[in-house]
Amino acid sequence: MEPTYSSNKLTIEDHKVLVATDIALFTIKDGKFQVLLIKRGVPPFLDFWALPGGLIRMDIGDRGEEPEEAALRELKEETGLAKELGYLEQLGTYGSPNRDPRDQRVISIAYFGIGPTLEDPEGGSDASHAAFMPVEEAVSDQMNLAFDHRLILTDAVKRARAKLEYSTIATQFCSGEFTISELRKVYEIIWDTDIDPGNFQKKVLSSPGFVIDLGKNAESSKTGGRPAKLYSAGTKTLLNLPIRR
Amino acid sequence: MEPTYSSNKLTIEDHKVLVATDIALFTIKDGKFQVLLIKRGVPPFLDFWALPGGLIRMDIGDRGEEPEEAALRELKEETGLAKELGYLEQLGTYGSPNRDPRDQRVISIAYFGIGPTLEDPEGGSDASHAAFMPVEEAVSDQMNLAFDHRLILTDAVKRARAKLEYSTIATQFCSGEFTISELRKVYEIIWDTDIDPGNFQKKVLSSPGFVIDLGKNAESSKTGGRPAKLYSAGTKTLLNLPIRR
DNA sequence: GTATTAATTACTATAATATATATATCTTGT
DNA sequence: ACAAGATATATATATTATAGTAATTAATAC
Repeated sequence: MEPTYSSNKLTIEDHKVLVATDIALFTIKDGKFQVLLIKRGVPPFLDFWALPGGLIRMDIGDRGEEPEEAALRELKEETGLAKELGYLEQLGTYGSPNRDPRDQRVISIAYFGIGPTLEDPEGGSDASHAAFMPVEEAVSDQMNLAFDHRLILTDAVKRARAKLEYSTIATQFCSGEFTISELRKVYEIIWDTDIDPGNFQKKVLSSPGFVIDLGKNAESSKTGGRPAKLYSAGTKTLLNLPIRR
Repeated sequence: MEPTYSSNKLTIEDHKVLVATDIALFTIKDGKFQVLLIKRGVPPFLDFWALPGGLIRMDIGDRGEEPEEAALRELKEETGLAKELGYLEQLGTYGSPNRDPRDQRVISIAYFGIGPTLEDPEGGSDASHAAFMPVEEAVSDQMNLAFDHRLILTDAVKRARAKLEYSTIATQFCSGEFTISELRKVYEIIWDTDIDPGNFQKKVLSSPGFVIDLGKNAESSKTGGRPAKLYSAGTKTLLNLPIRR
């Protein structure tokens, strides 16, 4: 049930907390699974890498922003990335009492996003820098992310790896027109496994709604080989038969 | 990135919001897929059915409760159900600016839970009644749930139906010892489909970690038939091969 | 032309699923 | 006690899906 505004000796104001959003935005760049991070330009965690994000503003609209709206606004302010994302969904809310070292309790609604190869990010607002970083590096023991962002990031990576199996989100890592090989490489890079080209081809093409045949070929590469057909992302979001790891 | 405490003309206090939790707790009772609801004893939405839930308290522990802790506490206060749940996970956070009709903006962290046949709920705290209601009835057009609880509930139902496929949560709808038939009925009831007994049996028994053979039989029913073997829930949470709808 | 490369297609063995059928073991009725 | 019916469980077979391997196609490089 929803709240009644009563509790021991605390007023309603005492029960209010700050609500932030954070976003784990993934892409594939230079053949690597990468995540967008910013370098904090303000304390706490000054100069630490962190996920882009910030407080939901209450001075936008009648009663403040939609959480998703806030996530996209902060993304733009801190990294300059304003193009429409290929995918965005809520990941989860992180609300442990001690996740923010300051006096205030702050809970964060985290989002999981995918962008195709995006324009180069640049720091802004409270971020001194912004850059894509290989996921492997970002979650390594050497890297100390701000707040509980390592936890959020590892959860987001799990989500990405799981969603490849039963959804068509892999297409969102590709540009508008792509080959089956490019799509296969998305799986290979994110799962860090080899996938049989022939079987993958058959599976993708036999999954209705996964990809759309554009009826034309990709430019042939300098290195030789039969030119690949071009496809675009299909309309279905869920696969009948999963792609197995 | 996490918040800096600055924005146009608003103070930090102006950016704070109330945070509640709500829980969609499912069970199977009388052969039906049911959800635990309470009848609100306080405005707004006085006398409306709603999901159990309430504000995260800040006067518990050093810096207030864990969100999950708050969800379980409110569950107990409002419905009297205090036994350990079979399953609990975060469903998502609902934070649209207008989801609460009052002056205050309130966001809610929603949970998805499963209980085996539980003790009978009884109203308490801000709830005048508490009862299990068939899901079909709870999401029907005739039923007006408080706040955005219809949305939360339909999302939770989708989550339940999806999780049956690739996880072992179906066992959590059963009591400690159950037969394969009882497990099959969980699927049939929640999916509202018929499932072939032979195939289901083979599939479940060939999924390592799904169920544990207790080496004894269930009491034979009055209606005759070979007595079924008894099983308990296995240790694995995810299935290698999904159960298909 | 030939060699090389990569995409695509084809074939085969294995595994999984669906369907059908048979068996086991209980209850009920006679 | 026995037959008939009910339910759980086991087996057999056909269909479909997956995995592994090989062959074919269409380009580049020389």
